[in-house]
Amino acid sequence: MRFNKLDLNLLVVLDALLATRSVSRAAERLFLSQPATSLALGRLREYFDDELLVSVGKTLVPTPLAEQLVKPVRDVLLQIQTVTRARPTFDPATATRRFTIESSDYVITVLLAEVVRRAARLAPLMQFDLRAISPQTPEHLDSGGIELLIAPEFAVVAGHPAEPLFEDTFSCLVCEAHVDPAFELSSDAYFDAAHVGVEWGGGRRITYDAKMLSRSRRQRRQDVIAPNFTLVPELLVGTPRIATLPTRLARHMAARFPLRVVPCPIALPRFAENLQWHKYQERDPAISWLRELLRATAADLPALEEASHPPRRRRGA
DNA sequence: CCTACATCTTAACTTATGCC
DNA sequence: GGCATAAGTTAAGATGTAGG
Repeated sequence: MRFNKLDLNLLVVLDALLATRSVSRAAERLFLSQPATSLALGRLREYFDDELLVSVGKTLVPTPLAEQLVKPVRDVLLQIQTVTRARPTFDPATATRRFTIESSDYVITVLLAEVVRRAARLAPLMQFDLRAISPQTPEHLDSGGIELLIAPEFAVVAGHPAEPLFEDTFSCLVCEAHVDPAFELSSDAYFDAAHVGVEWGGGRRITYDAKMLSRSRRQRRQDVIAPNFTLVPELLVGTPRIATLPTRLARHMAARFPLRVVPCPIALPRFAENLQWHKYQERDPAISWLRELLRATAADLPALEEASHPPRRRRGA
């Protein structure tokens, strides 16, 4: 089949070649033999009248034209996928799709665990691949490698639709054994204490709350950095350390470990976790259904206000 | 400088498909 | 049915790198 004299199958090969920068690995990905892929590259070279990939030592390096083609080719294939995969009717009860969602483990804990529980009832054959946000997350979304991304404002990927999913505030979490029942955290005590930080976004050495705290001039001493939120309780229990965490997560942990949630003595902004999807998958009924499930689950999250600011002991009230 | 290894290219042959 | 063409496979050759 030809489209303007181009065999469209060659675009699939080109996409794999540009992604892998290797004939052998592209062949593997395409379930073709390596020679067949090499021949396809030959035909692509003839069509574009360009070497596309040139051998530099052991690797293949894309020419400037090939560099220019990477994104448009990927986009075109994604659009084709959307058109061909879309079904006018989407039936969750029989749908067998697998969705890949990237988010922090905080979002998995407070939201996605419940989303997956609900999905198991509504769409028993649906599968979920939950992954951690990483420095490659923008490429993952761009290339269609993931269906959804849930991220705070500063990690939202430009060029794709996004909407706020739920809000949260920051609270502090301390070991119950190290505080008396009337304990209130003062600002001075906060800055004097040792803190547990959470490295956020895979190797970026940025702690989540530090992003929010950056406007404060005072420095905290983070004597432990955890690789994810889930490990924070292990690093708090039995120590005088403090962790500054999203309130919903802090409450979740306080319900499972001997930990207490206390109001944060410094003003940290309220923040939102945002839902993102690929611009070409806007109309994919399965993804629309999943987005709706996420919205509904987020809407059912317990209200923040009442418990986040525990009733102040007002005299005479 | 040679060898081992990985990877790309080429040649020869096979298989599938479309057309008369 | 028979041919032409396209596209795949296997096998062998060519090329480049790393390491002794």
